[in-house]
Order: sequence, then structure tokens, then C-alpha cells
Amino acid sequence: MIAIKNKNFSIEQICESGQCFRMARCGETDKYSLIAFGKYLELRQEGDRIFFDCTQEDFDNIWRAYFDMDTDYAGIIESIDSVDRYLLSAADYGKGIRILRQDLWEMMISFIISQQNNIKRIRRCICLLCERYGELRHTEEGTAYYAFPTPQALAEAAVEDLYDCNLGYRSRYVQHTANSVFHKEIDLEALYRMDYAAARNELLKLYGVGGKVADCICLFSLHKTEAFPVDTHIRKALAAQYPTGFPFEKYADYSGILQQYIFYYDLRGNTVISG
DNA sequence: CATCAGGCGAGAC
DNA sequence: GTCTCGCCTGAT
Repeated sequence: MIAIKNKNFSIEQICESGQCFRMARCGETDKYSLIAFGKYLELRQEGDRIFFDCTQEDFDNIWRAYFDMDTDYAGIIESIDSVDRYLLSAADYGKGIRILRQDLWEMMISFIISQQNNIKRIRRCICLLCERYGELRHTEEGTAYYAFPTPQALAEAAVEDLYDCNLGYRSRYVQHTANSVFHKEIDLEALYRMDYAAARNELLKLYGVGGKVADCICLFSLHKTEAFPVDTHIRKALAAQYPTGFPFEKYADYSGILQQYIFYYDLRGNTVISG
């Protein structure tokens, strides 16, 4: 068990912020589970202390970077223009959110599925994909879980079987992109070395990946924090709060982090959460 | 019943 | 380059 203290870390907010579809609360307990990079992790929180049920080795090699533990989120929030009351409120509301560093391939497929879709169904689609095409694994304690499917597994899946995973018209996007990755028509390693503009441009070549999805992939896996995904929620929020335009120039290289505060505030703020 | 979810590709112009 | 339209499915 690894214990870390951090005031800008909320497991609940990270889970609900909609960037990771394989993190969930364990029933009615205070524990959360997460499957990422082929590993299963349980974690829980007491105030500003977070407890990771893993070895020091896994924490250092995987989870420290995954949860972006070395970025100063308090400093980012402090940099917000003091006259921008809306952004200050949004950031205060979602101050425990972190921009995760997730697997690139998994984010490609996850955000292709996310288009014109709702979070509940996205989770269900991904769960089905993992159960049918991912490798079954067990923790040392015996907990069973499925790894995310490999590019080969999804490339070899029939489109009609992907339809059965409830993907709808996105099935052919997933199939096509899986083939592009499996046959190395796109070099995933090279994407990490590119800057934001180049990486985004490369991602746009994938069938089923447009501007919004490319920005989500850039932000949530390549950690290009200048990427600012604009979806229907953000579009409405910006129109209402920033009639003359969002001040990107003030937050040039981390506006994507602020996007997450706005998105989460719009999604959860001032609403009753059901289910 | 219609509308809308974290949009995108295809075709028209 | 910009605009419009159709698209799986389920929640509201």
C-alpha cells in the first residue's frame, strides 16, 4: 500500500470527469478500481490522502505518471485571471481533477466510440470489447479482469461482431483504425515525439477520428495540455460564458486542463447526480 | 413522439 | 475550404 498526500486529487472527480472509462467505484464502498496498462489497481481516499493498493515499483513505474502526480495543479488554478469568476468557480469545483496519461491505443478506440454517445453507453461498449477481445487476467489476490484488446484482436474482429458490442455506426471506424494500427500505417511511438500540431494532424488521418476526438487523444494520452477538445457541452458553455471568445492566449500551454474544469462543471455542477 | 448524447465521413458547391 | 446530411442506440 502506497500513501500519497495531495490536495488537488479527487478519485471521485477523476472517475466522473469522463476521461477514463475503465475506472469505477467498487459497489457502495469507498474503494475505486481501475484497469490500465494491463494492470488492475484499487485505490481509496481519506481527505487529501490517497492510498494505492500496489507495490512501490508499480507506483513509481506506472501510477505516478498515470495520475500526473508531479504536475502542480494548485499553481495552475492560481494562475487563473482573478476577474474570470466563471473559470475560478469551475476550477474550484473540479480542483481534484487530473489529466491522466493513458494508453494511446486505448484512447484512440475509446474516443472514437465516444462520439455522439453518452458516457454510460461508452463504458458499456468498452466493457463489452474488453470482455470479448481482451485478455483475461487475475491479480495475485485472485481478482479477475480483462485487459484492453490489442490492435490485432480488434483488427481481426468482424464488423458485425463489433456491432454486437453495441458500437453502432462506430463499428467500422473501430475496425478500420485497428487495422491501421495493426498494419503500422500509423507509428504510435513516433506520435509521442511529435508536438501537438503534428500529432493532431497525424491522428486526423485515421478513419473515424476528427478534430474533437484527435484533441481528446492528444490531451488524455499524449498529455498535450494545449489541446482543447470542443464538444457540444464546451461549445454551449463557451458561447454562454465567453461571447467574445475564450482567452486561450492567457493559458496557452495548458488550456486543455481548464477545458476539463469547464466540462466537469457543466456536466456535474449544480445538478443532482442520479444512478 | 422528438431530441440529443464528449462527431464524423461523404458529397455538394 | 465550408455546409449539410445521415447515422446506431438508449435516455429523457
